[in-house]
Amino acid sequence: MHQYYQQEDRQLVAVDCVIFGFDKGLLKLLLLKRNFEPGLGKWSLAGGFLQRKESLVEAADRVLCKLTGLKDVFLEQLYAYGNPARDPGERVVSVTYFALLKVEDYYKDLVIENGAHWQAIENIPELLFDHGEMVEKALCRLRLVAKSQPIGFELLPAKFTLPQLQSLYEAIYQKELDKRNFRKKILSMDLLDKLDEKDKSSSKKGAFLYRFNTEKYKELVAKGFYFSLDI
Amino acid sequence: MHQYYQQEDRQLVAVDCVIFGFDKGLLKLLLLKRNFEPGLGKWSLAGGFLQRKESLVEAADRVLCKLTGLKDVFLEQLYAYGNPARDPGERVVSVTYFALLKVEDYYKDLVIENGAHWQAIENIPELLFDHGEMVEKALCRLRLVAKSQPIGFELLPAKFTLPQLQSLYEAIYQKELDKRNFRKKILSMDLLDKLDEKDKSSSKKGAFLYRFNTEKYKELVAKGFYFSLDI
DNA sequence: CCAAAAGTGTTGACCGTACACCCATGA
DNA sequence: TCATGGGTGTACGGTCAACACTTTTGG
Repeated sequence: MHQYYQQEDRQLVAVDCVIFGFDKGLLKLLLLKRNFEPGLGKWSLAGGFLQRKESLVEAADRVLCKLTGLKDVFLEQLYAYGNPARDPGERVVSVTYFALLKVEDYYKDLVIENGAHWQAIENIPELLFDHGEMVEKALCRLRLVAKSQPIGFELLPAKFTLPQLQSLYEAIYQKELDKRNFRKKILSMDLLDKLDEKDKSSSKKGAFLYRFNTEKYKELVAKGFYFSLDI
Repeated sequence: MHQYYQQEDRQLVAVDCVIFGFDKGLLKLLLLKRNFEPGLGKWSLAGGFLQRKESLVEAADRVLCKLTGLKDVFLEQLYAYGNPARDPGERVVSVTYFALLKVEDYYKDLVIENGAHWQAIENIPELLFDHGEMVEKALCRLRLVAKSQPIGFELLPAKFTLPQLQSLYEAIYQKELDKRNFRKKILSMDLLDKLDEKDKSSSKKGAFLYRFNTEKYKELVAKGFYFSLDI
């Protein structure tokens, strides 16, 4: 390969992942204790350096997989941070991705093994470098995306109840929603299949379980359908 | 400064600018003929490499200024492209920015001096590398942003008529809009000051000139006001 | 039998859209 | 005087938000 651009500066490029999970009615963020300098001991996002032969999203996948063992998560690029002083160790350009995970039980162990921790978003500690800013932007994006895509289903188990789904949206928007209006909107999308089972873990009466119909969703998206879950 | 990250790969980082202008009722894109390999002779966006001591947006400002002589333009980060094969010369991560310019006359000369060219967006030629993809994404963003911000004013002279403003929005959305509804929406924002002058360059009757009230706009934004120009 | 959560409809307000005619003036 | 583009108002339909009571059942 020719060296066309020989005289130009080369930089470290990193990816940092803002990973949201939903557990027991709380929206949570995955944080790690940094175990090297600079910034040793601080809470930080899951990050790593871009390698020569991988794309940005591949790097994000690799970092995420290393940390949680998971592949095939909803992963979206957020923003590139390039302030020359943002990392005091060396100039690093960082591209952030955000991901939504179901916080399932086997997961928690995996995450704890890796020294990671799920922190409720109402109560995020001070973070490494500009990671706090990254989280702010990710929350804005999450709210925006949740409006135009039925995104909630990435954060819930395959079968879920409408009250569970509602409390997820309430966690994302940090406000209470009207039960009747919420159901009307969600069901009018016609993307949920009602099952014959009930979940009785949170009430005596029990709530019907639903399943997201991925085929219908793909079909509609292919037709250019645009969702607007104005909540 | 310590070398904390010594063993990591370093990469070329570029910025590419998607620059829109509005001229004679047409939305246009600024393109350059590439004058070096790889890709010599192809139409491309205005781009350059990130230097060690500047931030990403400073690099975009520098590139834009070098090309057009202008500072203080509306400049927003779009997306980072990191496919390892996107530039056949060497692996380059590119961060795109988009900018909106008033295409004023002294500009055209400047742009032509630099070998650049304003091309109507309905008729963009094949572009270098993944620049076509970048332009697609920028158009989507432009439409999105135009909905939530009175962005049009960046693309028009300080004094403009409502028919001019409307034809700009028609160019952005590529569809005709109803005159009465458009006026109603725009004027209901209460951000335009009607002047006593008329512009008679495009009709005998003449159209009243308006000026965008930046102070009112800043005030409203500071109060957290959210515009939704659903057009 | 009662506490606690699930489930269910209607109304009014607002907003977006569709639509047609008069006005001012330079040529 | 007429052709051209500028300017104006109303009525309909759909969507969002507010709101209260009944149902089920385990304890």
